[in-house]
Amino acid sequence: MEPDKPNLGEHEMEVLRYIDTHGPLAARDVVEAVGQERHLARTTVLTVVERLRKKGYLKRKRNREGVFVYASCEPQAELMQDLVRQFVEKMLGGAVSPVVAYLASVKRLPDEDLAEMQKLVEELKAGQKEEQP
Amino acid sequence: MEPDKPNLGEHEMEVLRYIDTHGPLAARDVVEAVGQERHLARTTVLTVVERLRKKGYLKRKRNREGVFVYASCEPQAELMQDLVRQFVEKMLGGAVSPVVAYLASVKRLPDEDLAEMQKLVEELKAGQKEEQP
DNA sequence: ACTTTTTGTCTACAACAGTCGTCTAAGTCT
DNA sequence: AGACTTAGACGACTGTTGTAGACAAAAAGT
Repeated sequence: MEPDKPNLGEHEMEVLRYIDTHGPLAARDVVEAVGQERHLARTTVLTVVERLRKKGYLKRKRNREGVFVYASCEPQAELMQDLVRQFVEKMLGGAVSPVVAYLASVKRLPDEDLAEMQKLVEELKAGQKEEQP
Repeated sequence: MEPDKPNLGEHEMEVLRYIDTHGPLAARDVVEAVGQERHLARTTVLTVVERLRKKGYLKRKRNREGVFVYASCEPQAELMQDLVRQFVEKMLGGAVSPVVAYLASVKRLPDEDLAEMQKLVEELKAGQKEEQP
C-alpha cells in the first residue's frame, strides 16, 4: 500500500476530478467550468488548484503562451480506488461489509460495474475453493 | 434519501463505532477503551463524545448511580451504509465504479460479503433482463 | 504611452476537527 | 470536617478546508 497522501476535501476533490477527466488545462478553464457551476470566485478555484499542487496531486508546466497548464499526477481510476481504500480504513475501521451493503442498495448499477462484479464474484469463489481442497 | 447529517471526522467515527458495537456505556468506559489505545487525554474523548451527541449521533441518559450512559441513535450497519453513500456522492461525484474496483482489489473478502455479493449480482442480472424483454 | 485585462501569489478569515487544561459540583474516604 | 476522586461543562489553541479580496507582473488593446 502506498503511504497515505494528504487528505482531500470535498471541493478539492471536485476540482481534481475535473482536471483529471478533462485533460491538462489552464487554470482559467477550471475556473470557468467549476467556478461557474458553483458560483465560486476566481481566486477560490485558484487557491484550491494551488493547494492540490502543493499536496502533490497536480503538476503544471507553462505552455507556448507562458500560461500554466495543470494535469493530474495520477490516473483518475487509481486515485479514486485509493480514496475508497483510505475511506474504508479510516471511517469504517476496515470493514468492507457496509460497502457491499451500499452497493446492494444502489438502484440501477451501470452494466460495466455489474459485469465486473460478476467476474469478481466468480474469481473469489474460485479462490475460496482452492483454500479448502 | 435522508438529509445529510453533520459530517464526522475520523476520530469521531472511531468513537461512534466503539459505542455502537459495545452497547450503551458510560463515558469513562469509552475513555478507557479508546483513550488508552490512542494515548488521548480524558477530556479529549469526552469532547468527542459530547460533539457526537450535539450532532445527533448519540443519545444519553442517567443510570442508577446518576452517571450518563451513551448509546448510538442509529444501528451501526445503517449508519455505515449511509456514510458510504455520502462518500460516493461527495468524493467520487456519484461514480460507483471505483467502489467496485476497490472491492476487486481486496484480498480475502469475508465469506458473508462474498455471499451477499453473489446474491446481489444475481438480483441485478434478473432486474436487468426484465428491462429488455 | 496609457488603460484594461489576464494571470498568479499572498494574506486573511470563518468553520470545523483534534487536542487538552481548568474548574466546579458531587461523591467518597479517613 | 477536610482531603481526595469522579463526572461533566467550558473555554482555548491548532491545523485544515472553503472562501475570497488585494496586489503585482505581464499581456493586450487603443
